[in-house]
Amino acid sequence: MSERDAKSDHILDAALPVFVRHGFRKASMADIARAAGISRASLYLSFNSKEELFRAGSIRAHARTMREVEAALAGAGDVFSRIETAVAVFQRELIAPFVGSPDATELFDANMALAKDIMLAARARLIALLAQALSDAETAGRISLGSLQARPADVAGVIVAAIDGIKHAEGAGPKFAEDMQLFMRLLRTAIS
Amino acid sequence: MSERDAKSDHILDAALPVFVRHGFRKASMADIARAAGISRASLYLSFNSKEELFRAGSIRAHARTMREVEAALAGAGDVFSRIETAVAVFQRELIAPFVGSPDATELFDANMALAKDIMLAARARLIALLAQALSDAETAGRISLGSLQARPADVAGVIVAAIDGIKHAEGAGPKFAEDMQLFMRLLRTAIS
DNA sequence: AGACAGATGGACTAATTATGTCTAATTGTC
DNA sequence: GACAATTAGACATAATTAGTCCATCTGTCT
Repeated sequence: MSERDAKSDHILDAALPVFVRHGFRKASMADIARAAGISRASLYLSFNSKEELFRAGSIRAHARTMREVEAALAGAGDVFSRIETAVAVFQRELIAPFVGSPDATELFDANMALAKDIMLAARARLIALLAQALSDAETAGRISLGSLQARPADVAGVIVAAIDGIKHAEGAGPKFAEDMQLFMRLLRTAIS
Repeated sequence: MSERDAKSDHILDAALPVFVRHGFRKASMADIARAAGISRASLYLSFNSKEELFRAGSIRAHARTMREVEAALAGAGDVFSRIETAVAVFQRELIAPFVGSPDATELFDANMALAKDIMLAARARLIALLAQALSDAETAGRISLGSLQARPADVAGVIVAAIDGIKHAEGAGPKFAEDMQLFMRLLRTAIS
């Protein structure tokens, strides 16, 4: 990793909690510089604008989360528990921060405006990873999608859609995990 | 309670978390109005300025906390555990919110500038309440301050000073409770 | 119905704050 | 000393905010 990237990463690591805490608008460049322990002028040496910094932060957050998702899917347990863990990671890192307070909502809007492509790419990637996990499990004979008349990608799409739906219904409350577990039991029962 | 007071209380209950979360400066009147579910114009029907609203909020927070402190001191257990609970309440409600983030520090500064008298009065009240509890316990023969050559008010003053000292040393971390408990054991051993 | 009081959205000004740029000075490194 | 990175600070401009005002609306009381 170059010196420049290390510096940028350090800034983004400091900036992300500030954005999550205050939203995009209320997180000033001065706040972020203070959190990173550098001057405001230095911030502009690494990023040309607040929007560019935010976008880089979104990219970093998504990349880090997707690495964790991959690790979860490569971990131990049957395909259902691995998917459950992966989905929980995705929700905790990339959905929960945008639910609850007015600032969180504002942050979500900012992300839609400035980094929609990043979010959509990560979502597509998640579907692809889940589909691959399901496909592998089917090849290994551990699950059967025949009775559903669905391809792995279709099932993966439904899982991700369910995350959105449950989030929309339950917000960030504790019922999210509950509902998600119910959904996973449903899935397990259907295709085991 | 008058209609006017009920409205004001409702606003303050909504405003306090906003101040705690964002500090004084970053908590806008629009944020507070939104949190209270009223219009910004209505906010100015109850409070003439942001500073007046903040001061009223500080008064309310201190009053509520002192009621809890009194309840703790009137509760069950020996004088040490009651004092320990009372001190914990005071710390959780009136000290912890001002420690940690930069916003919390800014909030503390605002409170010093706009409601220093409220804070000092509450602190004096806490000392008086602790002194009364110690005095009652001594009258009942449960503790003895003779070996310390100190009056109840002196001991109460040291306890409150210890809160400040430990807070200053440990911030808002989990070590605060630990250190406070150690201090209480020390007190218990000395005057039981 | 009509009078009345409180609430609201919107417009408005003045003051404050934020963004982004620039420069001169400072620091640490080769 | 040369060099690159960092910094504080000043700066212009854009965006927010506090506080005020008003026309309008809503619910209540008579």
